[in-house]
Amino acid sequence: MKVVALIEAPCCSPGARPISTEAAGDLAARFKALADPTRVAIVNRLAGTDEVCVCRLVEEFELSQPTISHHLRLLREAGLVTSERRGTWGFYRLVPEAIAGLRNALG
Amino acid sequence: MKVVALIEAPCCSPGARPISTEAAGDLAARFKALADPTRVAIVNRLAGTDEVCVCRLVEEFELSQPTISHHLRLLREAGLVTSERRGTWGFYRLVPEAIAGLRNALG
DNA sequence: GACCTTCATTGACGATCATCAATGTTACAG
DNA sequence: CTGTAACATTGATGATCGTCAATGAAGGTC
Repeated sequence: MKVVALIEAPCCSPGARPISTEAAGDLAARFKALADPTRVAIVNRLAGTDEVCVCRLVEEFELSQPTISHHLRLLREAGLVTSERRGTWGFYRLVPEAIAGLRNALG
Repeated sequence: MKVVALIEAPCCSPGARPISTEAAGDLAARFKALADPTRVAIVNRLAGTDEVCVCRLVEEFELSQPTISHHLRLLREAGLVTSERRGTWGFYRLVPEAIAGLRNALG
């Protein structure tokens, strides 16, 4: 697991400065986390509320619980969401700084 | 090939409204275009100049010409770049509105 | 203790992806 | 017309991905 800078220099809008190979790989890795419709929908869902229970995500999306868990893991590993366990339940939150970092990268 | 709205409603930052399944798939498709280090680097390269010749990209990246052509095709199909042929040479340009659309989607 | 619920992990499957060599296509030069 | 240069396309291969069923781990209830 790798820690990623949250503030990102623009890379992809006109006038952007050249970026390193490492930075390109770093960015691509986080864009890849959003490269699936289900994960975009999960992020969108989390963006609408403070936190959401995994059980609710499993309800709302017509996918198996392991599949939801899998997508959540990828989002978590990309630093876009955080998880917290309270008793039996698991709750996920958006990491606004991570989204902002990607936005900055785009311009 | 599908025409995609260039202006995007926020989807992934706090307070974003729920988006449709179609919109999620649409966004994911364009994020997928940026989900590869080479393609991020190409977009970054195009962002630094008005237009870039394919031959130059093949020179600069240590990849075969078909591979570069493949990545350019994906970027073009995602609407992130445009191509123009002048004689034997091919030139690619960034589509700033497409990048801006993605940025808007993120917040 | 035994049992149930919630979530994560594993293993397997077909599908998609990144890459390259080989080939096709188009434009220019002689 | 013959050759050459620039890109695109095709076909093949190994790697990664999305999905689910089965299983594991941990918390709560009785």
